[in-house]
Parts: sequence; structure tokens; C-alpha cells
Amino acid sequence: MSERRVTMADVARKAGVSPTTASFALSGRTDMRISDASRERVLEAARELGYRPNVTARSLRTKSTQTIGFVSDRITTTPFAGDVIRGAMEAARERDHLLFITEAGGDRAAESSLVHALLDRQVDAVIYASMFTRYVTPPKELFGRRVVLLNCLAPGFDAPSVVPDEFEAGRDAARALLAAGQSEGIWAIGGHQAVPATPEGIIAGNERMRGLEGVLREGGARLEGVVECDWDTLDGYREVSALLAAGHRPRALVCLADRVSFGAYQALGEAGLSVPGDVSVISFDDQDIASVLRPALTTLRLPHYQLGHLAMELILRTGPLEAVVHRVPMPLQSRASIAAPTSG
Amino acid sequence: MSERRVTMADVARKAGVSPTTASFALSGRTDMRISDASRERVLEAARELGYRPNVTARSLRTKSTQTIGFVSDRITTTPFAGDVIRGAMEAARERDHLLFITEAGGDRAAESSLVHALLDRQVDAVIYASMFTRYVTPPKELFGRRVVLLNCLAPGFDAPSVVPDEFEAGRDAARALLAAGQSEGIWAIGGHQAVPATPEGIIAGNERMRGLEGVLREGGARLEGVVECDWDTLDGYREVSALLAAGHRPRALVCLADRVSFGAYQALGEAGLSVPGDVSVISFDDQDIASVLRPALTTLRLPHYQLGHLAMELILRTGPLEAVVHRVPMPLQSRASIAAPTSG
DNA sequence: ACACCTTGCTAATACGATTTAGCCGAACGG
DNA sequence: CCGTTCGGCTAAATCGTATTAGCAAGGTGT
Repeated sequence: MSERRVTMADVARKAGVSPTTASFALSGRTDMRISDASRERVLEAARELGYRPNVTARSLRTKSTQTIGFVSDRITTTPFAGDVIRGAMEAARERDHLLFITEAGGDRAAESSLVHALLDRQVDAVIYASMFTRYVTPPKELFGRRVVLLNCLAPGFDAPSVVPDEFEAGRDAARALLAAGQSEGIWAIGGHQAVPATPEGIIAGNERMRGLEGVLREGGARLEGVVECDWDTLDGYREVSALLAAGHRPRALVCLADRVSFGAYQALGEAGLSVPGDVSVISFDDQDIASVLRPALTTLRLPHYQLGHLAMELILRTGPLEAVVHRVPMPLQSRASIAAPTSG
Repeated sequence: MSERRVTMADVARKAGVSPTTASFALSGRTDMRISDASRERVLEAARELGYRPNVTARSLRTKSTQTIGFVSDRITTTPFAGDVIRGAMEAARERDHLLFITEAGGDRAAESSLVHALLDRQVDAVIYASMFTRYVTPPKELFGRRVVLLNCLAPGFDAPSVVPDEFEAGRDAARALLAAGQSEGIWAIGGHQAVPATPEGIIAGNERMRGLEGVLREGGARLEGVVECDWDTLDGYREVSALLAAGHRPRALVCLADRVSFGAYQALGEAGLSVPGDVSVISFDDQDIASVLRPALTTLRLPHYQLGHLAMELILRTGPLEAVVHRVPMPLQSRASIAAPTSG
């Protein structure tokens, strides 16, 4: 890319020393003795010439490119968005690293070839990310490499995982409801089964439900019912409408995803029920719409940024990686959709 | 990263030829004569050993890293999202290139240091992107480099720009309204002025308005009024409420951004007006919520993916880059928010 | 006076590729 | 029979940096 860069040889020449001396002076290493005078002259020359080391050339010897690869199935979809990348990027920047971003779109062959492309460029490590929490089997090219799994689990694959703490989030949802005085007429919308149309239910759904039911039980309360539905707006709308049509009068809805809440709002509105006056609603994810809805939705936020940040931090930590599962808290976003039950 | 990679020397040894021969055989160059037999043996050896060239080592000589840098102010915000990156990434992948993604968060110093980090890694070119269409002055480190400006314009900076065709989108909005029979009581919500709170209005707003008014005029129609407001949901809600409270009865609303439409929907709903029965609504951007709203919003889509894709295509085209402005069409997403005017 | 350290530096090599220059033998033309 | 060409290969240099090995000068201890 255009005019020749200043090399270390240029700096050495200008400072009147050998490249070896220049190298040691610039890297600031003390195990080789360089006089203060020489060191000063080298640094001065480097400054004047605007010298910047060529990282790729350096990596030939040092084996470190200060570069990390990021492989994901899909980064563009709503639930698992750019915040993950941003978190990883900023953690990388704090340590002068740069991030290659790739996306395989769920195609195994593409995934392999992207991993190769990364390894060909000598990345120091790879973040293998999924857009919703699930079990994965990373491509064989990654075996034995420095890898962190982001938002996914791979039993038998020797690498740490970073995932949201869905279980604790379920517990917090229950606590929020109990704290508001809600203990009866609580329905869960979204269910805990593996729903083919929305595979994030497999892990997230089960954990959230487990946490939720546990705390309700401890608090002497229980779910009045569980409605299975796909984790999308349309199905949320349909299932809550059906629930109301069947004559049920819930006091609180725990929607397993914000998209479901959005559908629930519509169904409740059409039935003339107000949120949170007649029905409290709490859900999970904190997508963008959650804060824009009227009333604003109380929800447990998927900590996208923190997930990305922690994954990168782990990678940049020196020493070997331990195959541990790191659970990142899902903070409660307290907004306007929860209230005390009306005495009616 | 772990076990030693197979090098070209290994391949040459196994094939019983010199590294030189191996290099020529593998690169498939014909200007050096290699017998078919030798070539075959080299390729076979490479296959058996699973040889992959070390791109960073190669780049030392060739000066090409097959690597592009992406610098943006912010990629995570809603309006200008991951689709841009995806477009750029896929275009890169088609040509075996990889993308460094960076984000400066609007900080000039951070921007400079990120550009340095990219150049230190010998990127072949840089995409300089803005999250909304505006005038920029790229950091001086990029002068004289191979650069494409994405979603921004920099007069005096010798590089091509890729931007959405806002003007033509304005014209298409007017055409859609006229085609539905709407020619009276048309209000523009959002205005064409530079609104400090929402700087995307500076270019996008003006162009959209210019196109809109032009076609209306050609069609013998005109705007009944223009309401200035910030490009967000809250202000859209307020201004449309105020408009209705002042006794106006618009037949069609052209909202300059989807977020404004969302607020307009709320205001119209509260006033007992239905979309599109009483009032047609069309807007710009096609954010995620546009298709989820009831009725689904007709809008002109910001072609994020295409912008990213074209920018990368330009970069990977051989030959020098011409400082031309490329305008990418904003396709009309025809949904349910436009209808013929009621005779009332 | 001699061996021995210490200080402060440089020469040379390595990293993994590409590329230039050149070598050897066979064929070919006159 | 000699000079030239051509096919098929290799040696060596190069890219920009890091690192190992070693060298010369001066001081120190005995």
C-alpha cells in the first residue's frame, strides 16, 4: 500500500547503530546491555522517522501476530448482535490486539475454510461463537488450538465456555415477581421444551424455567400454568390470546423471550387488559424493542457486551486455558411492566 | 499456536525438489518451466502433508496480506448494523480475503491508533465507514492509501464513496403514495433540516425531502405541511399528537425515519385513527420493527448489506480507485401501511 | 603481567515464503 | 564440431524483524 514504510534498518542507520542495537533499544529489553546514550539516539531516530514496527514481519520470528480470529454462525441476527463483537473488540484493543471477524452462516464447509483462512494468517487464538446458547462441535481444525467458546458448550472439546447465567436469571425473574407481591396466577409463556422453530429454547428455556420454578417454590408460590410456544411475536400473540379466550385470567406473565412479550402485549391489549395494572409482564433478553414498548418492558438482559469482553479477556490472559464454564450474570432491567396485583 | 505447521520446505523435501520448484509448482505459475512430473509430485506431497501456505510470511515478499481493514465510528447501533459488515465480509470471502473489524466510537485519537494498528499489520486496503450518511475527514494516516468510504463523503479526499440513494428513495416514496391515489393531505414528519439530535437528517433528510417534493410536484400534488422533529420514537409521537391536536387531519404521513413512524402509529392510535384506513404511512430505513408493527410498515430500505458488499467489491477490483460516488438503490418494502384514501 | 569480568556493541542466522540469476545437459542449426 | 537455444531445475538473495553467539575495549583482582 503506497510509499515504502520506514524499517528498523532505517532507524538503525540514522541512529548510527546496528539493527541489533536498534531492535533491543526499541523493544526496551534489559537483558542486553545498551547504553543510555544509544538507546536515546535510537528512540529519537524512530520518533523522527515515524517508525512503526511491521507486525507481520515480526510475527515470523515471534510466532505472535497480536491477532485473534472470531468465527460465528451468524452475527447479524437480532438476539446475538454486534455488542458481542464490540465487547470482544474493546477487550482486544486494551491489549493491542486486532480481531478478524468471520461468519459461516451455519455452513460446515464454509466454517472450515474460514478457520483455515484464519490459521493461514497465524492468528494467536480463536473465539468460536454461536448466536444462541447451544451445544456445538467445533471444526476439527480447531482441535488443540487456543480457543474460547462463546455462548456455546462443547462437551469433550478442551476449551473454556462463556455463557449467560440463564439459571440465575430465571431465579431473578421469580424474585422480581415475588418482590412485587405477585404469587398467584403466574403463567410462563414460551415453555421449557426444545422447540424446533426456536432452538435457543433448548438450553436457555430449560435453565430459565428451572431457576424460575425453584425460587417460586422456595417462596411458597408456584406457576399456575405453562404455555408452550415458539419464541416469536406471532406465536406469543396467538398463545396468549388462546389462553385468555379459554377463560384464564393471569395476574403475571413470565415470557421466555422479549419477542413473546411483544406478542403478549398485543393480545392483552386486544382483550382490554392493561399492563401492569391487570397483568404484570417480565421476560428475558432485553432486545431493543423492550425499552420502546409502552409500558417499557421489565426484562433480564442478555449480557452480550460482557460475554464478548470476557471471552477475549480469557484468551489474552497468559497461560493455558482451562476448560471451565464461565457464567455471566443477566442483569434485571427494571422498567414499567411489573406492579403489585390488584385486589380484584 | 501449537504444533509446528508444515512448511513449503517440508513439501519440497518430500517431493524431492528444491523449495524454488515447490514454490512455482504450488503457485501454478507458468513463466518458470516445471515438468508435469515434478509439479504432480509437489502437489501430491502438499496434499499428503496438508500443507497450507503461511500468508503472513508470504506477504513479507509480496506485500499483499489478503487482508482488509474496516474502521467505523460505531457498528453496533441499530440504524447501521451488522449487515454492512456481513456484506463486506461475504464480498471479501468470495476473493479469499479476511476482514479486520475496528470501531473507534467517534474518538479521533482512538481512530488514529486503530488505523495504525491496521497498517502495522499490512492491510491491503481500508474501508472507512460511518454509521449514518455524513461528511467526514478521514485520519491523515489514510491519505495516499487504498481506501473506500462507506456511507460517508469526504470532499477533497481522493477515494470512492458508497452511499444509499436517498434522493431516489424520496422519489419512490412519492411515487408509492401517488400510485395509491394519495395526492392531498400529505404531511412530512421529520423535516429536512439538520437536526442536532439526529445528525443523519443532514444528508439523508435533505435528499429524501428533495426527491419526495420533486415527484409530488411533477404529479400535480404537493405536501400539505412539513413537521420538524427529531428522528426518534418519542419526538415522532409528540409531534404527530400535536399535529392532530391542532385540528389537522392528514391523509398520509411520510415519516423520514422508521423510528418516527413508530411514534406516529402510537399517536394515531390514541386519536382513534387507523392505519391505513384513515391515514397512510410510509417511511425510510426498514429497521427490524418495521415488519413487526401492526399494520406492517411500508418503507424504503437502507441497503446495508449491499453497501458493504459494493465497498468491498470496489476495493478488490484491480487497478486504482476512482473518486466517484456510488449510489445504491433503496428498495421499496411494500407492506400494509398504505391504502387508497377514503372518500370521507 | 596475566587471567577474568563487565560493558556495549555487531555479525550472522532464523522465520517461511517469493523471485532473480544462473547452471547443466540435451537438442539443434550451420 | 562448435555455438546457440531451450527445457528443467537450484542456489542465493530478499522481505523486516528477533535472537543467539561472539568480539573488542577497558577495568579488576592477584
